[in-house]
Amino acid sequence: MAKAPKNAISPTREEDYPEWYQQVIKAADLAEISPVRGCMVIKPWGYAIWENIQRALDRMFKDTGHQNAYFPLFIPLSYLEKEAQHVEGFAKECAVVTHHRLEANPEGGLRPTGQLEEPLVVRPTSETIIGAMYAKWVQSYRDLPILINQWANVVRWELRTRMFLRTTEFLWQEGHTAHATREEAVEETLKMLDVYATFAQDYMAMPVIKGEKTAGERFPGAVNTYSIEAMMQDRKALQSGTSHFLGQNFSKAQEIKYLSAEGREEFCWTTSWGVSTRLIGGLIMTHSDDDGLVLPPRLAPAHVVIMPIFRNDEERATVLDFCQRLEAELKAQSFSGEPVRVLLDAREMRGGEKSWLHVKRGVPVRLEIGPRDVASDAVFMARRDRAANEKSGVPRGEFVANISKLLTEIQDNLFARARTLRDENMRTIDNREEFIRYFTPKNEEKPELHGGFALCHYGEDPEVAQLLADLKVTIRCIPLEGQVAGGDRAAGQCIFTGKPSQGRAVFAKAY
RNA sequence: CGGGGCGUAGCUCAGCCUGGCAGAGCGCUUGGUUUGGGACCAAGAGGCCGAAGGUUCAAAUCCUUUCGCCCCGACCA
Repeated sequence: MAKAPKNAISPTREEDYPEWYQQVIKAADLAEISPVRGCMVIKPWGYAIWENIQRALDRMFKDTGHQNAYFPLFIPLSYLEKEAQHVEGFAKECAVVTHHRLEANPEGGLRPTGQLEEPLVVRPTSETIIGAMYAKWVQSYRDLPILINQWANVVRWELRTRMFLRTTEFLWQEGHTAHATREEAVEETLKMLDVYATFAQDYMAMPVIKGEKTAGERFPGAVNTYSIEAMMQDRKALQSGTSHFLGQNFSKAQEIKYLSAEGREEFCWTTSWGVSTRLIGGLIMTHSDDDGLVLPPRLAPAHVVIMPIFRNDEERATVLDFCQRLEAELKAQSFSGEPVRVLLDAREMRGGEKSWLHVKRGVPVRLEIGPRDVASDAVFMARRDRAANEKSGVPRGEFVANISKLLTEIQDNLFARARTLRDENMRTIDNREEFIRYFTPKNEEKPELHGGFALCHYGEDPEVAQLLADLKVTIRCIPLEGQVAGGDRAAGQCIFTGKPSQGRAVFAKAY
C-alpha cells in the first residue's frame, strides 16, 4: 500500500502560504484559471458557495427594504468623465469597447470594424450609469429614497491577479441608494456596513472589524468609505466589504435632484456598497487547513456527505437502502432555517480516495456507512473541524436528531477559532521601534507569516507614509466605536511624529 | 511598463548545453487481484515539442523573428 502524504495539501500553510492557497482552490475544485488573461472559471462547487452567499445576503437586503434591478454592462465614456475623482480612480483599469463588428482580414482571421462614435466602458462599477437613471427617476421628495441593489459582473483591468481575491472580471453585488437628507444617507451607509459585518460573522464565521477608511484609501468620489476588515491565517488583512457615503458628489455631477416639500430644488445624497466573490477568497483563507477547504456549514453546498461502503452486490443493496433512508431523514431536518443539504456519493470509487476528496472540498460532516453500521443501526462520522482521521460511531437516530446542533457547533467552533487567531495577532503598539519590529519578517525563509493587526495612534504625515510603504503596511481602517479593545476613540500621540491623535487605527499588511 | 522565468501528452515536467525513432510520473480506458480507507499488477489510448522563417543530409534541440503565459515590482475590491 502506498504511503499517504501527511497532509492533503502541499505545500502547507507554513511552508508557502500563497501557493497553499492556490492548491486548496485546485483540490477543492472551486475554480481554475481560464484561457482569458486574469479571468477565472468558477466551477460548480465554488459557484454553489457563491449562490449560498447570494441567497443569504439577498434576503438581508430585502429585509432592509431594498429591491433588485439590473443596469447595463456598458457605460458611455462620457458618463465616467462626470465625477472628477471617480474617473481618476478607475481610468487606469478600464476595458473599453471601441468597435461593434468583425470582418475577415486578408490573412484569414478576423479584425474589428465599425468603430463606435463614443467608446463604451465595460463597467468597473455602476455609480455613473445608475446615477444617470436615478436623475430621471427622481423628481420629488416623494420619490425618495431609492433603495436598489444589483447582482452583476464588473471588469477592472488589474495588472496582477489572484483567484477570487483579484481577477479582471468578478461577480459582486452593488447597492446604490439615493436619499433626501444627509442623515438618512449616512444611516444607510452604516446600516449596510452592519449587514456585511453580520453576514461575515454569522454566515462566513469570519470575524471582522468595522471601520472607516482614511482619505487615501477612500473610494474614488466618496465622502466617506467604510469597510469590514478580516484577518487571514497569514495575519494579512482582507478588505471584505465596503460601504460608501457619496455625499452629493455624484448627485451634483449627474444632476440627481428633487423638489423638497418646501418647494426647493435639492440634490440627493447617495450611497453605494458592495461585496464580491472575493468573499470566497476570505472564506478559504480564514478556515482552511493543510487538508484543504474547510467550509462553515451555513455556506457549505453540502452539509453532510454519505459514503456507502460495500464489497459485493448483496452488501450494496442493503447499504444503499440504508443510506437512502438516512438521506431522506436528514433532508427532513432543518438547519439555519433551511433543509439540511445531503449528498449521497455512491460513485464507484475507492473509499479512501472518496473520503479524502470530500475532506479537500470542505464538507462539514462525512458519514461512512458500511455493513457493520447497517447492522448496528449507526453511522460512522467525521467532522471537518477536527482531524481527518478522527472518526466515531454514533447511533443513527441520535445523529439525525442532533444534526442541526452538530452543524451549529461546527459553525460556532470555526468562528471561535478564527476569532482566537485574530485576537492573538492583534495588539496595541505605542512606539515606532516596536511597530517596525512587528512588521519586519524575522524568518527570511518564511516571510509570509508574521505581523498581524497593530492598533496605533498616528497622524497624517509624508514621512509616515513612506515608512509604511517601505514596510508594505497600510492603514486598514479607523475602527468604529466598540469594535476592538484598545481601538476606541481616545486621544493620544502619533507613534511616529508625536503629534496629537484622535484615536487608534488598524495597521496591517493587506491583500 | 521595468526585472526574471517558462511554452514538449489532460496535468506536472525530463530531454535542449553536445542536432540522429518524442519520453517519465500522475490522470484516463480495459482486464485482473484487492477492498472500513488517498491500492496493486497487466495491457492500452493519448503529441504539428507555442507559431513563422532560417542553418543542416537531419531540428523539440542551433540562429532570427513573433505570440502567449507565469513569477517579482509599480497599480488595486
